[in-house]
Amino acid sequence: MVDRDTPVYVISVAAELAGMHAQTLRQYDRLGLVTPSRTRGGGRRYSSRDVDRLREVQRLSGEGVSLAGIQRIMELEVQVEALRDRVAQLLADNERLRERAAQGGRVFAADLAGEVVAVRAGQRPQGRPSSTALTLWRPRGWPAD
Amino acid sequence: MVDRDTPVYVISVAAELAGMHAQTLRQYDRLGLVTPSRTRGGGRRYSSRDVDRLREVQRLSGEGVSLAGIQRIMELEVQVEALRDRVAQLLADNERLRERAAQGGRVFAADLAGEVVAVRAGQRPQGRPSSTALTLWRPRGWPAD
DNA sequence: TTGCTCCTCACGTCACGTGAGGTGGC
DNA sequence: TTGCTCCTCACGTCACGTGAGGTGGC
Repeated sequence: MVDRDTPVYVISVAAELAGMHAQTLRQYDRLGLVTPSRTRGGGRRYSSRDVDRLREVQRLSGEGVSLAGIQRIMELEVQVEALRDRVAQLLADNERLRERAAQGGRVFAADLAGEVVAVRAGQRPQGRPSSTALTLWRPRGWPAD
Repeated sequence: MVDRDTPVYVISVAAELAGMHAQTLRQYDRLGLVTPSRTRGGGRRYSSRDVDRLREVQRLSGEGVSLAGIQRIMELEVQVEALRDRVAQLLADNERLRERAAQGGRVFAADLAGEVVAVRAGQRPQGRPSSTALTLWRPRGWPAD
C-alpha cells in the first residue's frame, strides 16, 4: 500500500476488501465502472483507489442507483470536485489581487506639519496652514550644491 | 405559457407533452422526482419547467439510469451549474481587480526635463541631470506670497 | 351524464447480483 | 497437482413502466 494508485490487490482480495463477490467486480470492469490494471497474463490488479471506487459503487447501488446512473454520478462528482478547487483557487487569487489593489490605490500627501499621511484619492490634507513654509525636496545622488 | 414556472398543464396534457403515460407521472410525483403543483381539489398542475424535467427524466431513464440515480444526477447537475456560474463571476471580479491593481501599481516620477513619466516601482528616472535646477511645488489654495 | 381526476393492485420486462461450469497459467 | 485466474450462461430478485379497476369532483 505504498501508493493509493499502485495496483496491488488480486481480484479475490479486492473483492474481500470491498465486501463483494469477485464476479461482481468482473461485471463492473466489463461495464467500465471500475477498471483495474492488468498483468501480462491478463489478471486484474486493483489499487487502493480502485477499492474506494468499489465501495462507492456499492454505496450508490445500495441506494437503488443502477450502474448506468452510478457511472454518470461519479463523473459528475469528479466535475464538482474540480469546480470546487477552481473556486477556491480563484478566491485566493482574488484576495491577493484585492490586497494589491488596495495597497496600490492608497494616496499619500504631506500634511500641514510636514508628516506623510494617507488621504482618499482626489482629496487634500485637512485644515488651513499654520505656516507659509514650503518643503523643498532634493533627491539623493543629485549634484551637491 | 406566460411563465415557465406557472402551473398550467393538467396531468394528461403534461403526459402527452412529455410523451409518457399519466401513471408514470404519478409515480414520479410519488417518488419526489417531478413534483407538480396541486389544485385545491387535489389535481396536479404541471409547469413548462416540470415538463422539461419530465423529459430529462425520460432521457436518463432511457440510458438505463434508475429513478434513485436520476434524482441524484439532477441534484448534481444543479450543483455543477451553480459552481460554473460562481467561477464565471469570480473570473470577472478577478479581471476587474487585475486592472485596478495594474493601474494603482503604476509609479510616476518627474524626469530630467520636468516631464511626468511612469517608472518601475523602486526605480528612479534614467540619466544624469543636465541642470542643477530644483523644482518647487506650491499647492493651489495656499496663502499667496 | 360525460370525461376527466384521484388512488391501489398486479403483471411483464429488464437490470443486476450470484452461482455453476469449464479453461488456462503461476 | 493445487488454488488461483479467466470467461460465458443462467437463474432469482427487484425496480419500473403499463394497465385494470374502482372513486370522486368539475
